[in-house]
Amino acid sequence: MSRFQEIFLDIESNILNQTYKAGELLPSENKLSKQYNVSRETIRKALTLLLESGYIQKKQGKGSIVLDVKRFDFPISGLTSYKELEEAQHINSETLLIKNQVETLPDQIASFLNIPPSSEVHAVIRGRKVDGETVILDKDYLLTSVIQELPDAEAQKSLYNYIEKELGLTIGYARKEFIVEPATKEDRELMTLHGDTHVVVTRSEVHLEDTTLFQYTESRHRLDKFRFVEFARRRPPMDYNK
Amino acid sequence: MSRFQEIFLDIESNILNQTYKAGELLPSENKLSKQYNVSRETIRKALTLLLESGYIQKKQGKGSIVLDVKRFDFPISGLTSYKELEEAQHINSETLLIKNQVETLPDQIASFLNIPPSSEVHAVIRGRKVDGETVILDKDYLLTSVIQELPDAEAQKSLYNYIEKELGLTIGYARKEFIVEPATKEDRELMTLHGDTHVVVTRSEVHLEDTTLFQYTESRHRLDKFRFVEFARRRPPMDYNK
DNA sequence: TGAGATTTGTCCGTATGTATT
DNA sequence: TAATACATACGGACAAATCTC
Repeated sequence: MSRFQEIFLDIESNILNQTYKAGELLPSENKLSKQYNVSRETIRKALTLLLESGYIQKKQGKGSIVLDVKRFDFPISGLTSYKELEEAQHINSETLLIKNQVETLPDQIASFLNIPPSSEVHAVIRGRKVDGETVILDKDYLLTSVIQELPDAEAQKSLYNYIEKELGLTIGYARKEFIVEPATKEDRELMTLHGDTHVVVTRSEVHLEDTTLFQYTESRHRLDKFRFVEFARRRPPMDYNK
Repeated sequence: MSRFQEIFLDIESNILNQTYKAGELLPSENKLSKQYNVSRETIRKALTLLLESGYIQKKQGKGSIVLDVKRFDFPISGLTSYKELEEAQHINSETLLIKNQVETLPDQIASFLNIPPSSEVHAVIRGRKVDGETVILDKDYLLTSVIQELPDAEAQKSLYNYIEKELGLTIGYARKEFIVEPATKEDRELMTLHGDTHVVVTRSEVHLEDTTLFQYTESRHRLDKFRFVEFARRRPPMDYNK
């Protein structure tokens, strides 16, 4: 791991364990560079990561203020897998593997993704059961051209773990969309909906680091079990007239 | 504006107008640094902004690949105001100013924000009307200690415009939460709900650049009018055991 | 009010390492 | 193997904002 990432993790843990308390200033960049025995530029890269993660706010002429990160739960954004979330939030849940077979990608999704129709995919459907009720339905399509084999045992555990640890592929980025849709017949059959008329649907296309598309995911949440938290920084409004 | 921001905007517009096409490589960092007559570090800062905005993907040893940004609508994330969104997406809508008066902040919200109870705020309620139906209800509380005056005419237009342009304050960051809640009596009275039982609620606390909290916002959307798009990069899973 | 010290923002040039082709 | 391209790191310089005395 690079030096600035190590320093980021070190300062992060010092914020989380309150060595640096909310509202206080971090040591100045010059002090930190002496303390860690690196150049100021290296410190600044570490601080940039802290800034983007919502841990600090920087102010020219003043310093880096530690924000109050404790009051919020762990952020859910940033391409984190369900398995990781489960561990982070100490949720006790059970995964039901409902389907895992090779099919051709439905035309509708192929055209949405802008790839050739009848591409071959692993179609995986899993239910997430909390307190005896199925509250989330995950539907995944993984291109067989990228992922050759997908054993049931791995699908039952964590797709991301299998892809990154077992296959050695690196996930790069995703585009996600959140909308609310009427519940389908399949939703009512596979989930515990208590008569809800709608579900929250998140759709995402996931790419590897080299930009190849390899996965399309649809995650369907019961209304009362959905929550999304975001940290956002203000950017100057874009000029759309150009 | 700083040089790397100018270069970011320039390359951004070249991607949007397809001078640099999706799937192609940008000129190398060395070439760009000669082209713009700046050091490579300055180019790298501009490319970092492009990376974070989802315009490019960088690959060591290869180059910077232009991503296909056209297929998605404009991203809605990143603290953009309704007024700006409206312009960006060419939506024709009307704003109804339903309330704008000075009150004490409700205890419930004060404790959520972790600030003294009975703080004085401007309480603003606005409806967003599209095609004759009120589909969004915005409830804003702005601390009078930061915002002294709030004329009706400004509340009718854009709060952010008034705060940034008129008052010269700089908005820094916000924490946002998205959940689905049962519609309240007020929702049914003020919005056109067609019998919907739920609404999407986004709650956010907005801070100035110097970290002072100044606004709490609750935006209530009719289910079929809510859509949120995010660009996410993979980060290594955090180690929560430390 | 003002001058000086401190701190972050920006930019430059150089060097070395790593990945790709 | 060699050339190319990005990743990381160092140190220096000056500007701009803030704080203190």
